[in-house]
Amino acid sequence: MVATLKDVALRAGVSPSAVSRAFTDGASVSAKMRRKVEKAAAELGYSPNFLARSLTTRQTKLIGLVSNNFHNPIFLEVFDLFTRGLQDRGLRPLLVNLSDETDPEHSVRMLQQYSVDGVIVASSTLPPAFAKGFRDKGIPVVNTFGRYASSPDVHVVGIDNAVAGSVAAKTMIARGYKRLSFLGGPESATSTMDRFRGFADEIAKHADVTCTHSFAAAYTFQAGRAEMLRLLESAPAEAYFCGDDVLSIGALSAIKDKGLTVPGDIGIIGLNDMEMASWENINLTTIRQPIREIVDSSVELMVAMMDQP
Amino acid sequence: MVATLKDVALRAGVSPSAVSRAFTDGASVSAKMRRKVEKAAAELGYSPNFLARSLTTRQTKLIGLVSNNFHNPIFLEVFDLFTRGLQDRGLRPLLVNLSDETDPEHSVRMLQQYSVDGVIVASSTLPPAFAKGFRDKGIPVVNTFGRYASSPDVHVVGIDNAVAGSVAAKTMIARGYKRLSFLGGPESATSTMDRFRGFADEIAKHADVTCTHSFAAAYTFQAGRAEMLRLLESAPAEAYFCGDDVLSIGALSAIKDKGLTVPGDIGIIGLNDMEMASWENINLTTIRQPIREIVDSSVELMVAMMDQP
DNA sequence: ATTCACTTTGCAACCGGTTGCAAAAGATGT
DNA sequence: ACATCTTTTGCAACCGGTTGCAAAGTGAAT
Repeated sequence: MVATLKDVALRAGVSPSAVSRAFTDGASVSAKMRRKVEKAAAELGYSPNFLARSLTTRQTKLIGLVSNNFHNPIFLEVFDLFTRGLQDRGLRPLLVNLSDETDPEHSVRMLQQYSVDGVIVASSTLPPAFAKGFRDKGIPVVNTFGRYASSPDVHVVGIDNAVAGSVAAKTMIARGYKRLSFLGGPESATSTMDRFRGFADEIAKHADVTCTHSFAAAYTFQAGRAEMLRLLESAPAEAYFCGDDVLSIGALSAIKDKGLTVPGDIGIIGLNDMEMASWENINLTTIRQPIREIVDSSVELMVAMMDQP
Repeated sequence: MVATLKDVALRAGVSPSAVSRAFTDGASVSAKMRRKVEKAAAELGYSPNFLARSLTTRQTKLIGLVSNNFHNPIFLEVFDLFTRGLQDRGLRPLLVNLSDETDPEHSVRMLQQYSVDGVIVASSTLPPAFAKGFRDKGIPVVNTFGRYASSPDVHVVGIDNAVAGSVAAKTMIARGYKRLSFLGGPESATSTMDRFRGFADEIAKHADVTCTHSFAAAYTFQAGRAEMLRLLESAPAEAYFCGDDVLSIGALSAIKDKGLTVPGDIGIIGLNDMEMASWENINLTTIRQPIREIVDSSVELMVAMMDQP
């Protein structure tokens, strides 16, 4: 059906190796030969089969992009940046949706079967051990939005969540709030726990400031809203640091429902600065997470690992 | 490095073909042989290389998933559904971000080089000719959210946008609005044009109802907001049908800024019913687009085309 | 014209699998 | 025990490319 290297070789009257070389840059080919081959190739509409090539070159240019976060709008920005960053470098993202029911081990195996050159795990809610599974199979892996560790199993790119928590606390304290609270994502998320730790540690330095905390069931609008509605039943804090923008927006909505205002009655700080946070009818105060830099660094790191394992 | 079929064959003391058959279901292998092979494979941690296999089977199970819409939150839902739908059927999405600067032809070529089994073009803003490029190369293609045509070039899955427009018009008229307007996405999007046509055609049936229209620069919050702010400068209509939820939310924000209320002063109907539309602090009236059904059908259609080309 | 160094080309083996075909092994019937 | 039919197995060729190596070609220098 579709033209192969041999067809081109035949048509151009040269050996298959010559054709192969004409399509490999850096290979030893004369200008005349290259012209001949390119002419024949153009006539047949030939372009080399990347997968067949990968068999010998051992490079597929495929990168597994694994995430389990398909309900947080920030991840659309993340996917946008990742896909562009990867394709700008000639890499192709193989997207894996690690939703609850799918077995993580299965993904590791599958990506291995597709001979991906590397894997990017973009998630702060997956267990750190997951990313390690790839490393153990010799596949370069970057855990974007993962947790920093002093003796890390895999490369991690992301913000220092503890510092983010302390920034939130400092900001609130500077504005005179005394009764602060942390409204986190799921307790299993490393990001939430680190943010809480930084937040609480900072507050501990101030004798006159109190800190309470609670956790939403997920990084979602409804979870944030539900938790804030619950909190408003009893005496709420003066200001809340929410683990994430989408939680914050849920919280904002709950507060508004009760006839209270932000920042009039209650203060709210989010985290991420997703596009939506600046929408005029949401208008959330938030700590910016430098998504672009994080994604770009992740891609850079991946490329570096591929170049020298 | 990693174990190959030959290694397993050697270890199990059988021929390579036997190993291959043990891993191909439906192949002729005795139970005893299968056990022997599986034991050796387990010891070596072997699993077959999918890409090498594809060379002879001519099936990669890779599906190109092409989109240019990475700024509309509805597409996060779309990607979620697509990735799950595909992986439930053993297919793998190769994600292509067709942002403005990238050459469409290049994507066609690239996906061909990766021998994808099919391509899903998920966009209503890409020119219909783009999807056709794949068909011309013999690659099964589905254009999700594409425009219906009586003599279609490619398979299209989506709602009837004209009907959606007329539903919007009927609803508004039934509520007693007389001066209606359409606030569309970019004029180049087939979805916007079809929605407008259905909307205008319906209104034309009612002598006492008027219809104006204008177009935002893109399917984005800011574009919708900017356009509505402009419209509010002069005499606005009584009710607007917006081409899309995210435009609607932009419009809502503009209206609120001017101190007007929805639906008190101005009526707004969106289209999509994305998750966010039901958030209590947005609370948008919208026409639901059955995303799940559309995506599932697209995947089904793709599978059917792969089974019998 | 010959030598030598360097570039270009083709041969053949290989990457990791699959598969048509014929031989070997088992099952069945008498 | 034998003939016959069915299942299982191995051989070898192939999928679409790449690459080490040696042979062929080119150009400059002698």
